Amino acid sequence: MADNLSIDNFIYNFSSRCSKVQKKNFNKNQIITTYIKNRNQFCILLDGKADLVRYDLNGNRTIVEHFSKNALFGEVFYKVTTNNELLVEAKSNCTVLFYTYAQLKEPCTKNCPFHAILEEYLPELILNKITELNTRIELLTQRTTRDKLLMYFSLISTRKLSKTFELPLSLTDLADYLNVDRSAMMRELKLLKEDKLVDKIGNRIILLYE
Amino acid sequence: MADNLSIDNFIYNFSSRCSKVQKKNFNKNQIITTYIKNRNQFCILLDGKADLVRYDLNGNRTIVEHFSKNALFGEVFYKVTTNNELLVEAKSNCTVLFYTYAQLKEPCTKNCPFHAILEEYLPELILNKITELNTRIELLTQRTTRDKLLMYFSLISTRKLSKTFELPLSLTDLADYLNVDRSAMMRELKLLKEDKLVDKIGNRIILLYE
DNA sequence: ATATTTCTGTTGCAAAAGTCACATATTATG
DNA sequence: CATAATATGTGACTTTTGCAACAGAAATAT
Repeated sequence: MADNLSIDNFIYNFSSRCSKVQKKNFNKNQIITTYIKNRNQFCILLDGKADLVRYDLNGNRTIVEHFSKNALFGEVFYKVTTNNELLVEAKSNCTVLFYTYAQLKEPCTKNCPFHAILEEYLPELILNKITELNTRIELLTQRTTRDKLLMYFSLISTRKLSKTFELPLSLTDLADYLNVDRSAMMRELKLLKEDKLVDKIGNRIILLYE
Repeated sequence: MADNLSIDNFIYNFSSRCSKVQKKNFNKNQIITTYIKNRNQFCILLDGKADLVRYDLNGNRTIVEHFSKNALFGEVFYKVTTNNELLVEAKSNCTVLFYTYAQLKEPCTKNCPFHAILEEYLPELILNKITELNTRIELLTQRTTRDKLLMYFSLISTRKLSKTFELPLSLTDLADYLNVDRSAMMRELKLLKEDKLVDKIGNRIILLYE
């Protein structure tokens, strides 16, 4: 999604040429950051996959957002209330750029090439983010588990240009992403198979309709 | 939400000074726009209240987003698929600015004061929008109808700085906004009353906890 | 290579949510 | 002001979803 060909690796390549920037690497499963009230972090995922995850008081886990290359995240985009714990977890090895919103807006040195690149590409990245959030909302506003699954499959299928694909998430994560109980989701998957709408071999999905 | 004091009426006042802009007025309940694939409309709600609404094949209505003063909307922010019909409906008399994304980025005339104002305030408006979308996702990812209601009430309560408030939506609209069945929501409201967590007199809500 | 942890798949049961149908209240409209 | 249209409120019933518990498969760590 966020890895857009026109932006390509510009951001990655130029990021080292800004003095103010903090660049860090993370291993799979490490916590990249937790959202903190009144801080105003602005992060760019230069490489890898990561999830914004919320744990509620009942122990339910929700995958709030999924980030891939060039995704933007941080408290700048989020109204943090104290009730919920929000973590960004690396799903693969990740490289992340840390800014504050202030640092981003102020020109850092007179001719920072990275700030120039950012100024050019940021609007595109931000529009991508908004589009993804709207897609996420559309997914979450599907009324039934079945509809959520079918819409999710359709999104992946469109992205992969194929009616057959490996799920990019584990089934456990998928349930947390669709905001449904895992075993209820498994049951619905079985019903989808029985109704010959979807075939499923392990984590490989085959869409049978149309 | 989007009506931010620092931005105030600048956008409204300066909008008449751009030659490229299209400004239109709408009456309550009129349709402001429908989202169309491959068009790339970019709109600013200068005044009034409006909803982005989706109707699905089963006749379910979902209020996808709620817009108030200075909110941004249009296909620029949305991946439109043909499956769903997306309408922006005026909930009160509205004034709306219509742009395309191209018009917005190209400087219109040499010294258009409106483009200057936009360039200054757009980042703030866009961050507002993202924050609102994230709040919306947090609301939709509440697991139960009760949790959705309590979170929604808490949001309004914080915004109004009061534990007592009139709902800014009809109960019918609230159900469509929370993505739950209206009668099921009414039942849950009654249970919240019985549990003495919330009191409710018509569309006036009184939070009883804390 | 073996142990340990995590993930997948499945079930019976309980709880929550949706459906339908209708009465009443409230708000628009001619 | 009368009437129509829309919104609120409620109850009986059905369906969907969540919960808890467990077994086997797969992945990870030792």
